[in-house]
Amino acid sequence: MSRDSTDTGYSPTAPALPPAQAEDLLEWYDRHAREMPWRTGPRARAAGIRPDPYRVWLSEIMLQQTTVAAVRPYFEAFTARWPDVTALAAAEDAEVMAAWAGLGYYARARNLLKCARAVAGEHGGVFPADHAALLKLPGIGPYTAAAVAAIAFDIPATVVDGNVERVMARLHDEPTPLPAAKPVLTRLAADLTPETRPGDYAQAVMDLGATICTPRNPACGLCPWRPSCAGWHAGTAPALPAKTPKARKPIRRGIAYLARRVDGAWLLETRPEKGLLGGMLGWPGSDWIDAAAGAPTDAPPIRAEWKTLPEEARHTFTHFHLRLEIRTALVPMDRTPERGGFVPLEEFRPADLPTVMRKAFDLARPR
DNA sequence: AAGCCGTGGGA
DNA sequence: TTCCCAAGGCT
Repeated sequence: MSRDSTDTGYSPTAPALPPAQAEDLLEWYDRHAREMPWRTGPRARAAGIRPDPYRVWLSEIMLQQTTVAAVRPYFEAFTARWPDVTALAAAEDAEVMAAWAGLGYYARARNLLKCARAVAGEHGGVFPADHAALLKLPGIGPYTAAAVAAIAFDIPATVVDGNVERVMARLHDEPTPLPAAKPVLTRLAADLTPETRPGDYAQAVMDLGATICTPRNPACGLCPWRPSCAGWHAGTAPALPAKTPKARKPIRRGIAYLARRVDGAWLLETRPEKGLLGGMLGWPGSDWIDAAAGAPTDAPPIRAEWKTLPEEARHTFTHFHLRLEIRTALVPMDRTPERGGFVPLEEFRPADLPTVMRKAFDLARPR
């Protein structure tokens, strides 16, 4: 037993011999591992090919709360433009934020740069092959430290993400709702982690959760762990894990001002580093206030004849729905904005904007 | 230590 | 339409 395993998932006293369950899963993984751009498959790994820690780290940051399909093109673009951690560390902040635009959770991009610069400056451009050292780096928490340690360095660390929580809850028929059940599920996962092939095992558990032990309609008939699954025997598996209900999202309203100068330049501003869409480019606008609290305050960034579009932009964030009124204006060359700055037409790429700002642009763009 | 922080796809 | 969900971390 890994009696002294911690919440970080690192399990220094895992069993010397993998339990039969781990072997069953690895055997399944050898036949069903999915191809991904950042992955060294079980055959290559068995042939001694090691994954590149930079690519493992980059993919794991991108995959936080984000689907494989959404990550794929961003991963390709980042690795083509910045092939190693030293190159990324040397990039401009605005370049990286623009390249991340559309992927969401923009604090990840800010921490990505901080982490790359820490690795370049304090670790000689080499990711530390050490769970505790990884955990200290910006943007690397318990899950990512364990994932990089296991996948990149074959350290027997236990990864616990949403997939693993679901698999463990079903395997052990654990009725406690999340997030309260997290410590219990972490311990159960640590107790299964083998000493051999920890990198393949980590990916195998997550693949199992992503392809077989899915949130809805799990394919129990194809599952290598079905014989030992308490949730399957009890018939409770599809309903697990239990979760405490979430509050409904409130509606907020705001106004965005899209000013186009007669030479085609657009008036934009860089948002503050902290908070919603921190560090990203956006349209100047009002605060976004709860719809029940009244109407947003008119706050045009430049003197102009503003026209309100008939259609508002709608967007849903993690914790609220936004309805954004769009106002547009065409302004002469000699007028100075009170907020933001004009970006010349040839330098402006809508793809550099976070999605809500791009939606506003799509409604306002000249046709 | 709960609340904050995006997005797109599927049911 | 609405809600849920995804390879979480930070404060």
